[in-house]
Amino acid sequence: MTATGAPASVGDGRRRGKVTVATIARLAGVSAPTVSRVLNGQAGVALSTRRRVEAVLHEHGYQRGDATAQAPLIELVFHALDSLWALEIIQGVEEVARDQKLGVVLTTMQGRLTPGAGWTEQVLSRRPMGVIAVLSDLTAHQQAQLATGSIPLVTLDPTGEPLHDTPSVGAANYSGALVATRHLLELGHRRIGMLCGNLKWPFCRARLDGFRAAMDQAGVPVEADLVRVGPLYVEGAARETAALLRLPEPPTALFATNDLQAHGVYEAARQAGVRIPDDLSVVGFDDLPFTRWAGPPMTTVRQPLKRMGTTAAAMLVALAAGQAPRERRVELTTDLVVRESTAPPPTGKT
Amino acid sequence: MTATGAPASVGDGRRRGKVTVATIARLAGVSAPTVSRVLNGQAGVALSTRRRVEAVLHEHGYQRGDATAQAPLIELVFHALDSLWALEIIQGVEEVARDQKLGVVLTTMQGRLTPGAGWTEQVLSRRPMGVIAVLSDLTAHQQAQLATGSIPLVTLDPTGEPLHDTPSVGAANYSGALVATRHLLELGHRRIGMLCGNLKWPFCRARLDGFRAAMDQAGVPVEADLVRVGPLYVEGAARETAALLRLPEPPTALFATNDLQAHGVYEAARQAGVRIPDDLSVVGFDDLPFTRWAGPPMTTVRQPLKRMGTTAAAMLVALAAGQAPRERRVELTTDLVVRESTAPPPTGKT
DNA sequence: CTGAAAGCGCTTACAG
DNA sequence: CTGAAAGCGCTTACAG
Repeated sequence: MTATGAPASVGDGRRRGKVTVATIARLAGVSAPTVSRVLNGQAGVALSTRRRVEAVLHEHGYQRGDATAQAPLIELVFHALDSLWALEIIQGVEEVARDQKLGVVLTTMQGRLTPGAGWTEQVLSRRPMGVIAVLSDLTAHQQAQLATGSIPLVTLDPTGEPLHDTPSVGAANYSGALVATRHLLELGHRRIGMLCGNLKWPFCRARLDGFRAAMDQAGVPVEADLVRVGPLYVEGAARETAALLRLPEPPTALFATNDLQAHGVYEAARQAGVRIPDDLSVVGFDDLPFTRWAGPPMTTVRQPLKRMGTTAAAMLVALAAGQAPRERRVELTTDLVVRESTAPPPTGKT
Repeated sequence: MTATGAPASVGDGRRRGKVTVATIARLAGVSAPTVSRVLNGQAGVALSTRRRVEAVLHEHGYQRGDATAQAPLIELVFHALDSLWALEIIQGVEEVARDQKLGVVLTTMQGRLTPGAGWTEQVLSRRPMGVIAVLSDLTAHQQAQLATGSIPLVTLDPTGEPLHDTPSVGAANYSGALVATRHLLELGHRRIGMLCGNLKWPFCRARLDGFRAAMDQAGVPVEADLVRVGPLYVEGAARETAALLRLPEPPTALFATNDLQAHGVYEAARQAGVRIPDDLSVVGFDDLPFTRWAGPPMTTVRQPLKRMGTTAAAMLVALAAGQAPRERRVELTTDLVVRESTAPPPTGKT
């Protein structure tokens, strides 16, 4: 025991002398075999006893046996693994892991927003140093289970409420969208449309809000018809764009929530014989590598994805070392990268 | 002990009764503490003793203590993590891992061909079910260390010699290249160039050989000037293409070793004012998602990347269960996907 | 449902 | 460099 009188919190406990089954048994007023049963989820323990033991276990951050320290592992959970977007984040996490001699266990949730049933059990049995959840959130129960195992959690672009005190990392989505929209306004565009993602996701919502703010500041009304919500992929965005281009008064510029959607805009424009940027300006978001090689090279908002990965991993390492996070929410800056997909609107169309 | 008289091989041993430190000690004619010292790499064991103990350890596929079984983990090692190519393979591995309730530990080697120093130690201490090495190879020593730990290895697109008996998975590179080249020949092209990757890598070599075979069969000479070797990325390929287009007699078609290189061709063509496919036909290899959205959509050879991942993982699971692999080398078929980047050569240029 | 006792697998500390 | 002995942390099998 140290001299600090601070209340037990996730991440400490592990720092003190070795906590064994015997310790827990003594503190909970039961025998070692009973603690063992609780740990292994075996039947034959009264519910009240089980609860008491679990409480003590949690409070002291018990870690299994000879492997007193956790395994040198970071759990990295992705909503889906379907874009270069994910790859850059992984690279960032890998970089920190390499430095710290940690392994990275990668899990995909196949598009679900929350890890499946067996997941928490697997993670608990691996005893990782911590968990990073990308574009996903754990249920309250899952969070509690991690906390019981003293396993810290960091989210990256969380999808749920800015919930609890879970530390999170993201990019300056609002100001990125604001700058992108201003760029279009400065070129002279007025009929500007936006392709949105799921507005329940904070980062999608922030990008729409940034768009709206720029339009409002410029005194240009946002036309409801020109704002469409759809998945963050190429195909859906192409369909929405095709519909927008068939409007009696089509937009002269589109801002997409990510580069994949912006590619859908390219695709629809090509099929409709609409030239970019002559007839239609397009701005994406992310700055994935292929945007540079698109025809024409895409104007987009750069998100420091790799750095978001290193930042999340570094936060996790700090939490695991028992440090309180400096801030609960870190937002890295975004930059507008102007290439060749944006130009003044066609004359007579402003 | 079972009744089978088969010689011990990687992957068995683990199936029989529990092999403990005591067992090993008895068989090696030493005490348990000595075995323990060897296992933990501690000094103070005579070299000859150490060797003897290691031999017995290896022969019986010793697995640590209470965790008699290995950890439910697949180690997935990548040469680099810089393309959607990697992502699809990861997805395949993840799929099998999910089914088998295994975790996937991902490691990148930052472009090196062989994992760094600490890597084997980390892997050994994690006791994974097996290792998949993608576009990379382990040193002989690393392979021996894995074998000592009874950890099977599968390679995917191996970069070294078709070496040892290490089971490997790949695609039908040779016939894919053959079909792609034939497609260009059938369109009427004669001045066909090829962008190669590092020819020490079997898959790059096979693609060049397939190209050559198709040209030979058609009785069309391969012009040395039109075959260029470079990295498998966009930028270098763009430079090579720019040089090719400046030739007095530029090629009318180019076959690239992968889609990233083919994108480099697009880029160079765009900057030189050369139209695809009117002035120049292009064929890629891989069929990554973005090829569909390129301007124009790219003709390319589809590689079943995800299925390569599932195949490698399934082989590993079988090996870990003590089964001998059905075949040492599995090649999945490739298909030519004809889109809009190929057309007959410009008239007067055949 | 619970614990005292025995047991297991490994490691540590000591003696030679 | 090596082993007999003690010890550690956990689990199993039994008794109540």
